[in-house]
Amino acid sequence: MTNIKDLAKMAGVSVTTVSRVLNNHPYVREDKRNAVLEAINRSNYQPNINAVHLSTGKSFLVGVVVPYIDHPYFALLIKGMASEALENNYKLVLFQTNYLETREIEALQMLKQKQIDALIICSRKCSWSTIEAYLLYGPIILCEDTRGKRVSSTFVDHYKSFMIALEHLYQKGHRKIGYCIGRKSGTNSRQRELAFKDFVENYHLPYEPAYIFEHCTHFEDGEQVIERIQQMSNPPSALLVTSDEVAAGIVTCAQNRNISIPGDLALLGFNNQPIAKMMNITTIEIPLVDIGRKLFLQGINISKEAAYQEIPVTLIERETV
Amino acid sequence: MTNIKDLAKMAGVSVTTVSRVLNNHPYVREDKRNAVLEAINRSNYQPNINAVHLSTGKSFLVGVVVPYIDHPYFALLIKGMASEALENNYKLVLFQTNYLETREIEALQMLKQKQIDALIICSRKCSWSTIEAYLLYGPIILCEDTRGKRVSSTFVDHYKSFMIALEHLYQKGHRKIGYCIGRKSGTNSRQRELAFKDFVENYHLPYEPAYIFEHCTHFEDGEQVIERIQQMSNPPSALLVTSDEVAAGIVTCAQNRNISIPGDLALLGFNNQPIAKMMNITTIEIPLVDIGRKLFLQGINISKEAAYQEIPVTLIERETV
DNA sequence: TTGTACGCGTTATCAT
DNA sequence: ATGATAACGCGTACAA
Repeated sequence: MTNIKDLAKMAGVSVTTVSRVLNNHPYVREDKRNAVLEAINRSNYQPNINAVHLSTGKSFLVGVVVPYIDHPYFALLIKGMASEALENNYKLVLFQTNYLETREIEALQMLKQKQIDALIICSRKCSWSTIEAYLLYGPIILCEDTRGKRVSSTFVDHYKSFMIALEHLYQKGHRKIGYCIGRKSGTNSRQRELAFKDFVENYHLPYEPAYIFEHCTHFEDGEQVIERIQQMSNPPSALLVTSDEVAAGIVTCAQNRNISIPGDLALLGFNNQPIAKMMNITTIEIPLVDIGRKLFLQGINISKEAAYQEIPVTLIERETV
Repeated sequence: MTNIKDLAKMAGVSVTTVSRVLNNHPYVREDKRNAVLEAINRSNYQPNINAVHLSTGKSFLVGVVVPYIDHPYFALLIKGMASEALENNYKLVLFQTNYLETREIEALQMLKQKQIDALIICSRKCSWSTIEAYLLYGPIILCEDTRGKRVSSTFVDHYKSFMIALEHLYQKGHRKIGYCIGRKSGTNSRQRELAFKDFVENYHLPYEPAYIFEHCTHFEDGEQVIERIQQMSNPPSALLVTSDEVAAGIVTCAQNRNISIPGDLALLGFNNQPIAKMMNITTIEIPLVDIGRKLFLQGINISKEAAYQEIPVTLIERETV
């Protein structure tokens, strides 16, 4: 493999000059520049990126922490980040954690080791203090409300949006409301739980733990939701479903069992994924791809101050409520 | 940031000794080892990975080229690769290409620049000769039949599996058979097209181009398939659908329009994704996660010879044929 | 068993 | 405008 030393020799100049033309620096005479350029062509030279990284201390790599990638929510976030990464000549390094803290720490370590320039954590298991300890090694961006903390974030106010959804259901006459969620822990989930509790309290509705369905992440999880509802003596009349994917699964399963939607069960999804449009699912639109883009941009932004971008959501009325 | 030089000074040894304990090499006396270990603790030392990479010429990074990540087919492949990467202490660098050749070449370039140790191409736009030119810079693994070429691959014989599926439909009495596919170009798609043509020829069936539906990748694409079928005067009685996701979309849309499955239209999906099980879709099982694992392993395997792993598929009969 | 010294390929500093 | 040369941080012959 030819390196800049070889090029210098071939072009009859110094390595400095080679480096200058390579990086489009000024102060190099036209003829010398051409000589270098020609040497590059003749030699099919490729810079050794690792040497560049060592020398510059930058890697143009941004880490992305997600629990799973085969999940539309995260896939859409990544899609947004990937496209923005491309724009800015960065690459994405993927950390699929399955919510294992050790793997999250691995990602944090890579930041510390300078193998990545920034780390975007889309969802996490680890505590806030764990993250805090790594803050001095590089930008860490979160996809949750971090106002008051010294970290940038792009997020939706899940308390607020859950409340909007719940109020909508209430206005439509529903009093027995439940919700489906991926996992109960997690910052965003706790926000939603809080909203739910406040809601039932405000409207003097009973708080019914059986109306909360955990482990709802994929389409096929809709089946168990329907099954459990069918076994209830006093089932909910409406469900908030934190992913349209799951809502679609519920709709499908309900159809097979002659459960009328929204007659027997009203459904309000989240994200406004394409599947929601096709299946006419009422939903809260969350621009995930756009959030992904913004997260990435925050990651490579060198401003010292933490920025908090709240993304507004909108209710899209269709036919499942 | 402290480096091994500092550690050496602190521990009163040479950098070599420090490097030895860092990399668990033999030939270092216990007391010196402890001295180094203690220095590491006191200093919260972190190795600069980029320096390691430059020195060793390895990066423990493997590139993955996919057209889209928000697609279950690729998401499942990546899932498999990610888990195997974790096992082996590698990280994945994602290239989302949207089937743009320039982006594929970028990935190839990173291999040439040694920023990644290997490149796995899950699906491509670029020509074989383009890839061939980069073969000398590191392992390139493909997810398509490469027998006869000097590249390793893990693949399913799409000709064969398409034929299995077609024969099954034929045995069930179908004579007007069509199929849905993501894109018509691409090695795998052409294999399937070939199978389809051979099939209709063997059984003296008419070749009906209108029975081939392109751009079928997501759940919601099922809608347009149904729409087009409904407009046909002589519609197909059975469809091969190269993704269960799409098959599920077709089923859902068909239900809404009172089209009986399999009565009016038989459906045979591919992959055996969880959604297929839930919706009772007859399908060809393709172990995508497993294929992802094997692709990754081939990437980091240093054997000089190309290996070709054909993955067998199995027909799973359910209720849509 | 240990340490010196050099190589990895590039960028940056500074003198010319 | 140009070129030595010193970092960058680590691994590793080779000598001791």
